[in-house]
Amino acid sequence: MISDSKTKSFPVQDYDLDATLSSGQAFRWRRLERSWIGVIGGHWVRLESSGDAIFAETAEVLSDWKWLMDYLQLELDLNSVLQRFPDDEPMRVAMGACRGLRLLRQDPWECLAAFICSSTKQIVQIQQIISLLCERYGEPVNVPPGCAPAQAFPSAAFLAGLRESDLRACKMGFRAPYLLQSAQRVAAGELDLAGLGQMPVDLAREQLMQLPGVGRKIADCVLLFAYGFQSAFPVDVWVIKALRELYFRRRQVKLKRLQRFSAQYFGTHGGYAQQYLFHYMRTVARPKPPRRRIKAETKNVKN
DNA sequence: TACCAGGAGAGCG
DNA sequence: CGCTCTCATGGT
Repeated sequence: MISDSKTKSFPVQDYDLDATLSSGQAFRWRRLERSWIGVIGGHWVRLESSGDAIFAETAEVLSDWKWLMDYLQLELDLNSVLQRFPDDEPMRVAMGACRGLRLLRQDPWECLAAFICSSTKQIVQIQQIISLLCERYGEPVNVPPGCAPAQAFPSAAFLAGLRESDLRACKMGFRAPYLLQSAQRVAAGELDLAGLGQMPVDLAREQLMQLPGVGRKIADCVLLFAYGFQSAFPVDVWVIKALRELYFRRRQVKLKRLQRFSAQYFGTHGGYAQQYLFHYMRTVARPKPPRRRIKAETKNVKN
C-alpha cells in the first residue's frame, strides 16, 4: 500500500500540542527541540505541531494510525465542547488563556497506575517515578536509528509479580503497596478495566475506588483521561484553589462543598472545564515562587 | 531548616 | 460522617 509510511501529517484546528502534553494528564512525554517524544501503547512516536497540523513520526512503517488519532482525540470538535462551558468570567479567562488545550484518551491501566503514583507529588516527580517504572519493567519498543531506547508502560500482570521493594526503588514511597495490590487485582481479573467504559460513570467510579490508593480524585482522573467520561471532575489542590478564588472569593469552603458545587455547576461536561481551570492556575495564575536570597556564604559545609 | 507537593486510609469522637 | 494524623521522597 502506498499509504504505508513512518510519517503522517494530521490537519488540526485549535490544537495546542504543547499545552496538552504538558498539562499533567500524561507523564511520559519529553520535549526534544521542537518536538515531543513518547510511547503510546507499543508505539514510539515523535510529534511536532505546526499550528494547522500535527506531524507524527514512528519507528516502523504503518498503515493504521487509529491508535494515535484516538489518543490525541483528533476528531473531536473542540468548539462544541467549549460552548458547553458555563458562561461566566472565570471560564472566559481560562478559555482565553488555554486556547487549544485538549484532553487525551489514554490507556486505562497506564493512567490508573500513573495517578496512583501521583498523590502529593509534583508533576516532575511523577514523571520521574513513571520513567523509572518503564525503564526497569516495560517491554522495549522499536525506536528509530540513533534515538534513545524506549519502553512500553509495564503491564499490570508484570508489576503484579514484583516485590513492594522493587516499586519503592522507583521512588514512589508509600504508594508502592497501593500500586502493587492494584496491579494484582487487575491482573487477576478482579477488576475488569476494559469493561468500565461501558458502565454508567457512577458505577465505574465505585469500581475504581475499590482499589487501594484510589480515592475520589484519582478515580475521576482515570474516568476522564482514560475513558472519556465528560462528567468526571477531578478536584485537586489546584482546582480547589481555582474554585475558591474564582467562585467563592477565598471564603472558607469545605472540600465536600466544592465537590458538590463542581458537579452541579459544571454539569455533565465538566471534565474539560476542570482541565482548563487546572492548567490556567498552574500556568497563568501561578503565584510567583519567592525569589531566593543569594547568600555568598551559602555553601554546603559538610564537616 | 521547615515546608510542601494534582491524596488516601486509618483512627478517633 | 468530619476531623486529624501519617505515609515517602525530593525540591526549594
